[in-house]
Amino acid sequence: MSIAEVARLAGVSTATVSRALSGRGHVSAAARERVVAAARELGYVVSQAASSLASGRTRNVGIVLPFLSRWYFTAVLEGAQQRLMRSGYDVTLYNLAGDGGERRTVFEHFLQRQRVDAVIAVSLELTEPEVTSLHALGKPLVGVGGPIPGVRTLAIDDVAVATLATEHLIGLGHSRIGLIGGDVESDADFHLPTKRRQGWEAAMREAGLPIAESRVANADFTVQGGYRAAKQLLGAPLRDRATAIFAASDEMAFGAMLAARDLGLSVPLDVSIVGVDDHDMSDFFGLTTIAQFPGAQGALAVDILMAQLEPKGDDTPPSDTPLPFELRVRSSTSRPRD
Amino acid sequence: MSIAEVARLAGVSTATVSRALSGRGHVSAAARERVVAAARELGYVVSQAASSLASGRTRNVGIVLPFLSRWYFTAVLEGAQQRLMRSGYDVTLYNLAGDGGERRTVFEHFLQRQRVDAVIAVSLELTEPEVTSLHALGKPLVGVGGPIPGVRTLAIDDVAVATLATEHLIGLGHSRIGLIGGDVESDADFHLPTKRRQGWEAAMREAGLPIAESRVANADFTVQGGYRAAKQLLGAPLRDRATAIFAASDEMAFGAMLAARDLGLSVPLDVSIVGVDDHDMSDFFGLTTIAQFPGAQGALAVDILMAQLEPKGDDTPPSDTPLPFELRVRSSTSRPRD
DNA sequence: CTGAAAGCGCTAACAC
DNA sequence: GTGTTAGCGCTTTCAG
Repeated sequence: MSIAEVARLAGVSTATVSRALSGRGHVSAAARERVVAAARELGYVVSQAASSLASGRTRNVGIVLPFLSRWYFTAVLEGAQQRLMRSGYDVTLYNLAGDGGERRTVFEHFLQRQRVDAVIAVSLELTEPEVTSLHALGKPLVGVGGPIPGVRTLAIDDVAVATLATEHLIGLGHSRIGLIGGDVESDADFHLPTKRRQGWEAAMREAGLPIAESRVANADFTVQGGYRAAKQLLGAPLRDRATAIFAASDEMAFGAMLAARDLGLSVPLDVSIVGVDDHDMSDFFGLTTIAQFPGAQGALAVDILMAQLEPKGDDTPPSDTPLPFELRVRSSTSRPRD
Repeated sequence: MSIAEVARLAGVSTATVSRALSGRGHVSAAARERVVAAARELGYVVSQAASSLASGRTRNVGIVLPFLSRWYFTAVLEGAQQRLMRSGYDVTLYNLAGDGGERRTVFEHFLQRQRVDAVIAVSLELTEPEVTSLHALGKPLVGVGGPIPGVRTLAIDDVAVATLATEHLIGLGHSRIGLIGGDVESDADFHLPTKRRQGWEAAMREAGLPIAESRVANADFTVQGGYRAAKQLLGAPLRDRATAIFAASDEMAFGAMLAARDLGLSVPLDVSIVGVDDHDMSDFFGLTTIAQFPGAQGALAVDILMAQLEPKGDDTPPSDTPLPFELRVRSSTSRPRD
């Protein structure tokens, strides 16, 4: 069942069928109807390959991400995927997780195959050659959650987020505020550890509070990592121990809450804890956090691409407003005990 | 840079280039070398669209799954994706999460576009029309983790898994063993709630232990759900209260552990808990569980497809052995207190 | 083992 | 608004 059969059944030319089905070019309402009816009757669906070869458009976008095991990534992916599907686009997943060979292959081969109209890069700190090869594609490219040189990127203001979280704690009366940040390895990929630390420092400085290296412990954005880091922090002598902790992600904050409990400390009475993300489970844990909206970020990335891929006259281009984030106060934070 | 330019530079015909680069058909070593060199020099990469149109092969497989928010799904996806990438295949992700319109669209449109050579369906209980439409594709199809009528499916023996978990508890001396199973909604999609319940019942019956409806609470496979269900179970009067709980997934088991703690009960002294999966975080929580290996399951699904897509003479077809699972005893189970 | 050439199924000028 | 037609860039007979 090729386009020719549909054309025959509908009594029009293949060109008209193509136009009617793709929505490009003008077709009379009558013709369109006959074509659509014929197509349905025959169960006709365009061959992507033929269409792509002829038009240069694939109706497929690539999403590249470092791995799938963090909530943030899958949330972005899910948001982007749903939006793309609604526009009739497929998504090809390029997961960089693995030994590293994957990463080279993706950039050198997979993305070059002209199988995508655009790419979304999630939380990737790309190397120089990687950026080059992406640009060489000549395809629209947008980053989410991580800065890519020379590329439009959607990301919350990580410094401001961290500042807000810290100020929340300061506002409650805390002055010994610890930080569970990201370790160097994570920094290579996301860059946000540094920024979130800066935000914490800024808030502390602003409030005239000391920035003690002993109140900083870094981890890898996992629950386990957060647990270990928190134990470290909370093991300090009482006079010196943090009464509050800002964790750079909710997953690490969960770990910190568990660590506190295991030490017999009450959250929030003995130690207040704030995270970042508003993870699926944060409400369950009663975790105070700074919500960002990864699903919406993914969807927005798609909107931006779509505006370039399928320009519509009256479509206002997605505005360039900073991405929203929002303090959500729950039961993991309170005034310090004293 | 089309194949013609490579041919010119290498001093051969386009046919030879095609053969040399795709590995199909015979080419002299010398010619192959010149072609490869020329291709690299020009930075040539085949156009997928043209190749697909001409050959009917897309080097792309579709992975359909119900959503991304459960660990099991992303683990299968990650395993499958890595294996596919190694074979030079792309993966197109069809995520059914959403209001349900998604689901119809995926089966009626996306999968019909001839963009995939095969599909992997993860934990999907497909409807009759869905199965039909999948078969109509005429493409290899394998299921992972969920039964699809008339389709090769990779899944552990869920009954046996549940029996093993329950027997572990019985072996430790427990007799009042509760079950956190899956609710009806989950059953529609995964079907495994029923089986895991059957396994629990079988072990209980075998040991001559009573199967009390009051010891069963169902949930939705989330941590929150497990928490709620466990509170229900553990709220029973002491003489009647379960001394052990089998949860049908690790995520629910985590919830149960947290619930026990919140009730002031010690795990494992007051209540032992076993899960299923060996989730990323199970080791961290000290959760005794039945490990399955979703990454390996995804990879195996790919092997099966590959055997059909690219038959190699001496390649032994992936054997049809039952999938492995394995009891991992950690610190969430022990003899009952008495 | 290699080359010539006929498509694969669609889209996009270009005429009408 | 609609039809004609020339490709899109590759693979694959079929000869040689």
